[in-house]
Amino acid sequence: MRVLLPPMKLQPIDTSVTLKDHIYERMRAAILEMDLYAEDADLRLDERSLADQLGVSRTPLREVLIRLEQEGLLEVQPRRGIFVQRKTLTEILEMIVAWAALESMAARLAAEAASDDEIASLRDMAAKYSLTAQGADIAEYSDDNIRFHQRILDISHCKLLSKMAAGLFVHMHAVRRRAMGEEDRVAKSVVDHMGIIEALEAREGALASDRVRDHTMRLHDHVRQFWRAAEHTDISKGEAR
Amino acid sequence: MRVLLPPMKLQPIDTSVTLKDHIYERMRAAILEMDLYAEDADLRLDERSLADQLGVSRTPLREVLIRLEQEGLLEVQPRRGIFVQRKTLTEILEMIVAWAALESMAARLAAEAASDDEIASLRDMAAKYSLTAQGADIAEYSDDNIRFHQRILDISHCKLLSKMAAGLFVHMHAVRRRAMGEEDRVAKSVVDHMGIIEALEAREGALASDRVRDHTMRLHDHVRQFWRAAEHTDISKGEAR
DNA sequence: ATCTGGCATCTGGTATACCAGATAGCAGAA
DNA sequence: TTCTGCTATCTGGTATACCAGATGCCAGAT
Repeated sequence: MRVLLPPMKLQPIDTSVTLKDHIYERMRAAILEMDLYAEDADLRLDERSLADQLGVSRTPLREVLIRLEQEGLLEVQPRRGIFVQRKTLTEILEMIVAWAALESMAARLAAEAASDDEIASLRDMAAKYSLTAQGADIAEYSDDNIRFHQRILDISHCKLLSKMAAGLFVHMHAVRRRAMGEEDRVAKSVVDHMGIIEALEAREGALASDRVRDHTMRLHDHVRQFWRAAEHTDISKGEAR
Repeated sequence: MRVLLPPMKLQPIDTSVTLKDHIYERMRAAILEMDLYAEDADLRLDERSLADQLGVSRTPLREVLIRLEQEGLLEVQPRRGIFVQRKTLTEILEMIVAWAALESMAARLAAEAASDDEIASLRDMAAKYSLTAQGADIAEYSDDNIRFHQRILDISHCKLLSKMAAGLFVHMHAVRRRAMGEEDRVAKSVVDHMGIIEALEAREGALASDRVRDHTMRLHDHVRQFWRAAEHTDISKGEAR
């Protein structure tokens, strides 16, 4: 060994990103863009057409579709078609419950594991709305809101919790866009957030956990009422399967 | 319409089960059979060889492998190989945390939603060990133990919680088989279970939730110590990625 | 004996071809 | 006109061929 430390430093090239990964990103983004839950939404996808549009062959595309099916975004009906999956009200409510479970545990961990800076970052995020609660744009608030909650998951330093919640996020996003309506939820939400932050700052894990759970379960109850009121006892394609 | 109710009744044929599904079952079972975490375990898989053994082509097999990768059982390294994935201690601990999050929420729901019979079924499961705690076979107890916990998830009537936990189960199973050693954990576990059952019977959601979480987090702490003691600060292939 | 560079070969990634079930439209019979 | 059954065709499922990166062996140079 002549040279232990070569003068030139090179970062290894990430060779693990493959065509599939790009396709995945595109597809996921495209699906997020779609206005699911619109009455006239075209939920059917065509493998060959998609492959053409993306400029790839069906094989890698299919593997992506499989993956998206795993994540519950698509439904593949053999020899029938591939469909973007709408969720039933029950499924949506269950997702919110699962989210509550994950995030409340994250809050408990965060109260112990998060740094002061990390907790402070939550306060920064919330500060934006503390004064202008009522005037805030709902769509924008919705985005920031979910970022706030993801941040809690992140500062728990439990990667798995974040990852599992991320799988639910896609649906939550689509649902919120359609369901978030009651003005007064924004104000309540802001108050809840402050309560959560204070519990974390006080390093009260159990309290933070409870508050996060209660907060998310309020969304749960809200959605249950809202969707039911909107004549969507079952928002999916019905008894299709 | 001549006949509204034909005299012959036929159940629709389930045409949705495809080759992939069979392959999936086989592969998953085969991986579960493998003694992961054995020093000399051969973790490498070969697509072509597997396809031969199963008598199918690579394409459907690959889609299954993708799915198993999604579930965290495999790791596909492009142009290198496919490996059964060992988990690092950190990852295992995170899985236990996630499990605790899901199951404690399930217990909370179960306290409200489960029928008396369902809660009684838990007591039946636990009764088997209430008397013979020390004498019980560890492997057998381990299996029954995890069934008990899955049952709690089931009677929450939240399918998603069960499903998400099921994804973690595979690893929990493999880890338990190797880690479950301390005799006295069995006795403690039995006591914990009874406490959980009592809380559910009393319909005390918050209490049941706390007890479930504490119980699982005790496993968490136990595993953390046990694996560390067993010279497995990192049980995976190291800094491989 | 050691190091370097090329090549054979192994492995997963991608493309393409073909198969069979699902559908819908149409032709012919009643 | 209506019903039946055939068929063209569309769609996903499966098989196969080929591509390129990753590896390891080995010959030739030092």
